[in-house]
Amino acid sequence: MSIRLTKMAENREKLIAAARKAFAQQGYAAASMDNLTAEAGLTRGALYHNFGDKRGLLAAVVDQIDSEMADYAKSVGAKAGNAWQALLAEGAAYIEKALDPEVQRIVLLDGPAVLGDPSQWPSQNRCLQSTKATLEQLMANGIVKAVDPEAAAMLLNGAALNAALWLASSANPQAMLPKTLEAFNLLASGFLVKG
Amino acid sequence: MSIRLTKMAENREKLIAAARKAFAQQGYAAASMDNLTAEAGLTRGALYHNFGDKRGLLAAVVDQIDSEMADYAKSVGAKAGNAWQALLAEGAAYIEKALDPEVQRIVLLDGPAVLGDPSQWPSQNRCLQSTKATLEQLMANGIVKAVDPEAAAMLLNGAALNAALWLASSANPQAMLPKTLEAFNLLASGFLVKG
DNA sequence: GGTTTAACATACGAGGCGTATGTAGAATAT
DNA sequence: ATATTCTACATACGCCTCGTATGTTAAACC
Repeated sequence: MSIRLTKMAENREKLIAAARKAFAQQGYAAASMDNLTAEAGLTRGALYHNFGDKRGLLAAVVDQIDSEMADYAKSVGAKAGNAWQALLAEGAAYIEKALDPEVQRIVLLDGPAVLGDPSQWPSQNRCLQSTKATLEQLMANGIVKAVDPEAAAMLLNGAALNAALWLASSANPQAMLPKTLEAFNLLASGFLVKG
Repeated sequence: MSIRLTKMAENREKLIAAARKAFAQQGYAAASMDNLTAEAGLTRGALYHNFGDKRGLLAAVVDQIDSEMADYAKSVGAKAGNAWQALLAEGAAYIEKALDPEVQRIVLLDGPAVLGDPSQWPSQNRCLQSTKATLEQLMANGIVKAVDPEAAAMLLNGAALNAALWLASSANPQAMLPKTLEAFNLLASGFLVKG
């Protein structure tokens, strides 16, 4: 790769890292682009050239975090004994990851407000497609009832992410986590052919 | 009531109405307080005196819309044949109401980003408490399995609101609505003792 | 080695929020 | 009834931030 492209890639990564920290700590609206670019050793010129505007930078940050979440959930699901257990494990993984304040602030709160509904994001779509694929397999095997797989996947993912948001703002998240996971698993079992 | 208090109440209502329109049309961040107060025939002075800051105004608007939703859901639930049907009907009512672009933008997108997790809002708490109460009754009657009622209520409400967000940004919301409601009802049935 | 190109920096303008101060009219007391 | 106080709201000011338009330096290419 040419020198210019590598340097540009490095600067992009610097900016995303600085933005990720700033957005997490102060929130999207309160984060100053002058400050976060300075922290990365650059100026707003680099930012606008690479990402177009503030929204574009947030989109890049969201995409990075969201991809990390998807990868983690997939790896957790792969360790499960069967497909149904994998589905539940992925849901639990989402809840667990979404307890991170950084994920909360950037992906669950500012992301939707600035970028619109998460189901439209490229990375979130991958999560949805993954869950959808697992559900379709479970339906084909007669384990899960026949429903619209996309709607079902959306409901499960939405419930998991919302649960994390609720948990995080509860008095004692760690104490509530087991009960929440239990309720989530029970809810998901509504899709099973035999309860 | 004194003349001053009545005029003040009228102005508060004017400002909330103007803000509701502005926030719905342009979003919270893009809405100018100079413009929306001028549209109400007032200035920013009235706004800061009544609501403290921009956040306070959003909180008032969110509270109004959220209360309307809670009232509607309750009235729909009251018409149902039994408690379980009431629970499902309330969920459907939430999904239906949340399809309104005004509700989407203000309550589901900007609200959480600016005011934090909805479960902490006074009005949203009432919704949650209502669902929770219904669930507790269903548990006492042996219709619903014993789980943490608060977590269960949160999961149901969260799934419903998220479903509306997803529906609204889908290609054909009206066509997807029945399938979504079907999936939602199936999901909720996971809480039933006998499937 | 000269020219072009593009990545980034610098400079500028517009607009918005929050606060500090000003004002008019209602409430209260004598 | 009148004077005073109080308060709901208006006006004025300053600071900050974003986006763009222009400048500059270094890599890429002929």
